[in-house]
Amino acid sequence: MREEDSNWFSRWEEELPSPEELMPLSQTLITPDLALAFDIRSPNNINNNTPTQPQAPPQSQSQPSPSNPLPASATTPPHPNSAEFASDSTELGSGAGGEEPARTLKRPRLVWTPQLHKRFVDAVAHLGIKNAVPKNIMQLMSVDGLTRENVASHLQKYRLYLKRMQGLSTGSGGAGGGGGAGGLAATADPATDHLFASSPVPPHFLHPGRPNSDFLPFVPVAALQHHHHQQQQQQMAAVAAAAAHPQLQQQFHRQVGHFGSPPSGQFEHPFLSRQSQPLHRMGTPVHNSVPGYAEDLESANGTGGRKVLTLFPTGDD
DNA sequence: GCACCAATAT
DNA sequence: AATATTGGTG
Repeated sequence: MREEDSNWFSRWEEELPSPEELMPLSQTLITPDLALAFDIRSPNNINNNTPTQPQAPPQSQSQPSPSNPLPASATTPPHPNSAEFASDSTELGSGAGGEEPARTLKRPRLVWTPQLHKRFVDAVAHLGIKNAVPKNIMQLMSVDGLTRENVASHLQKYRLYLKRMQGLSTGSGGAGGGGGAGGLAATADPATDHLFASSPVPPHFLHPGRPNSDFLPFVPVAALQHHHHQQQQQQMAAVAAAAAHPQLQQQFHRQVGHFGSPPSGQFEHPFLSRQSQPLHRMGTPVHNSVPGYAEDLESANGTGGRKVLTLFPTGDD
């Protein structure tokens, strides 16, 4: 199926994720050491949320990145939102006291915040079903620290979600269930898909049977990222979450699922993360409000033995 | 060998 | 339940 790409080129930029919807997010998956360096303190204090707009320490990412060709956008210094992470060495009983683990470290589970997911959806939407494959999505998202596997995993689930939606709304019949209604929010069943319901699903997603406007055979962005460091698997990921909009008041709530880690407060600095696109552009629209999200996530991390550290913005207005 | 996807594991 | 990891395949 070749689509007429005669003019896709001229339109690509229009279709690209540049607009307000995409940018307002600041993507930041920062490395553990960085996070630690910032302020990961005893779990005691984790709740010290600053009442006043917490402007993360301007410690932006100065990385020895050999190549960081990103054209800086003039007006927007990348706000390094404070995102943080936890890392830790799992159980490991044997020995190694904690000091060489750098090599065998596993990254904490990535937490898909509504923001991240939004970015994901937008990327997929702009890529078109055909090209929406993990690698492309990952590149378009330009979220630092995000791996292809992260995206692939999420994509898999997202596809299931879409299928489910299709089945319910198209069949008209009812499916017995419940109520669907569709189309819009009405996530009748709360427990069905928390995250997915948080971002609007582009219409054409639901009926792939009709090639609508899906083109963009290629992904222009991030083509510059070439490195042979594929081993970055050991890096840890962090979750980004804070969108800093001066206009709205936001609160950062940070949760640390810290668990075993060395109480000594020491850490090592394994790798660095790369930077991604310095997007800018503030937006107008903020139509995404999910009531009580933050609290919900709480249960996700927590306890148990998991080590998930996540920080998310309370998107409530 | 890489990337995708579906299945499976944690 | 949400992510990660693995296995089969193009």
